[in-house]
Amino acid sequence: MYNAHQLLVRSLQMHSRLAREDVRHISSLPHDVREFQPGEDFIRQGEVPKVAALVVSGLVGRYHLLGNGRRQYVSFHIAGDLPDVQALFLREMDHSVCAIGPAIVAFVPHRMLMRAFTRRPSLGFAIWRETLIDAAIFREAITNNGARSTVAGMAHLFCELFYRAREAGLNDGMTWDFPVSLTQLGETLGMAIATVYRTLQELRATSTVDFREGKLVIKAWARLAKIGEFDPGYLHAKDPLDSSS
Amino acid sequence: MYNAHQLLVRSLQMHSRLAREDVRHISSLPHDVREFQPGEDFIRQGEVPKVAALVVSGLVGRYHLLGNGRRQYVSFHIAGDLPDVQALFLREMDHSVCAIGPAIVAFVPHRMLMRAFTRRPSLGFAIWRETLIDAAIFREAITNNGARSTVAGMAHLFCELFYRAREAGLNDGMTWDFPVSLTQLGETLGMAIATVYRTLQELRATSTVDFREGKLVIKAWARLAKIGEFDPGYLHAKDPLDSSS
DNA sequence: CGATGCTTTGAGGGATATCAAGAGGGGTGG
DNA sequence: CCACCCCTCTTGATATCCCTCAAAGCATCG
Repeated sequence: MYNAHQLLVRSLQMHSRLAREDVRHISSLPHDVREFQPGEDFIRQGEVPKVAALVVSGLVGRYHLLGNGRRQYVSFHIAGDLPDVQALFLREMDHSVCAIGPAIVAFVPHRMLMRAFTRRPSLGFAIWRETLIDAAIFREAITNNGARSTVAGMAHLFCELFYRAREAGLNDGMTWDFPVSLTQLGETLGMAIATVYRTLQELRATSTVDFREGKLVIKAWARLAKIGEFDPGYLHAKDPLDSSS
Repeated sequence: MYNAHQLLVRSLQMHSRLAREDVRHISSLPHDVREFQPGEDFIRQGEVPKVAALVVSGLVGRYHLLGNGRRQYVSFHIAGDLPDVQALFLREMDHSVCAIGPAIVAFVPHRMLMRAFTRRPSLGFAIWRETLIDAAIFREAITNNGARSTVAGMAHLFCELFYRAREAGLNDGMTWDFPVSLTQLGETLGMAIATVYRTLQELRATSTVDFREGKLVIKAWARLAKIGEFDPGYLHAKDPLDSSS
């Protein structure tokens, strides 16, 4: 699973049909691979990247930094994701990207991607679609932070991430490595840490899910999905997890 | 300003360079124009559109509908915006789109857009960029609902919309038509209506902005931007409003 | 002119932020 | 190898913000 090209192909095939020619172009993309420690930034708000990141393994997060030093995570990304492709077209980063757990990331020059898109429009469309799914994930996060209760919001986040990890084949049965701290969870869901903890307790009490020591364990998927009002449609993937299990 | 083609060209030129050939392709796009009353949906969650909407005039909003009937607006769109282009690549809508005030909307068949993209990749890139700016707007809304105070969140929303309207040349000096109800503002910012009203009063007290009867009046842009921590970088436009005014 | 929907305002209670402090674990340096 | 430190998790107490409920004022519209 450590071949960046294969990873990207598999990830795009989650939602898009790739022609053999597309795959060939992906396979010819040059890239550097680097490793990052938890908490380490690899792109900062305000920078103008010349390369696009592909998560090869581990977990990374995108976040806004506010005036008062407060942090708001806007999304998390797993192997196969492209957490900053938008910089291909937007130049200046409006947010930072950091490793959450230890992470391996491949960097592909923008020039090469653009060239591939021009030659293979269908490849560009696949990555465009990827960015559109990201946008759908953002929309869902708006709703999470605006309209859902703390319990539902947390349940929804757990569902989404578990589902995406499952899709990417990164789960160990019903458990998944999710190395965030409670503080980071709070910075994602807009809760104070004490509230995160109490909400977590409340969720544990439902026996649908457990999260501790960086491990997410799903115990009753269907009920958890119900609590979080999670409907995976917005992820636009082939369903890896039947809602009735 | 009622020519849909010109409108789209101008809107894309806000952030992208279009070749004469791109403009020609836009000008040849067939489209239907329809008018909608406030509150009227024109695309619903779950549908699979075959046409893409272009706002010609008025205001439209995208929103999630929750299980309990609650509504969460995720974004607003003005003349020149494409509030559902993502459906080109995502098939099923994960949200609905409705008119907020009276709105005129042009509909362009997906097929025609796709054909234009294949012939003119640069035109596709321009619209891709548009969707990426949308995503940046979503990210900002996550932060608004998660990390900012009620006052800052409302100020930020006002700044963003006023700024975008200004960009599009839709303002009358320092006032802009923004025909939302307080209820809808609440469904955008994740506040109860009483809180919306009190937050509004608080903002009025700063003499930086007023909003009543569907009109947004900016009285002190720089101070308002400061209250809302508004930095327009994420909109990726040529600056239509100097922050020192 | 009654009905409807939006705005305005008050009162009260509940949820969550804030503050505080202890427990546990892992790493570091003496 | 032990002691200390730091970081995260855990928990309690308190304060405050905001939601909910309620109702009146006002405009629009049939």
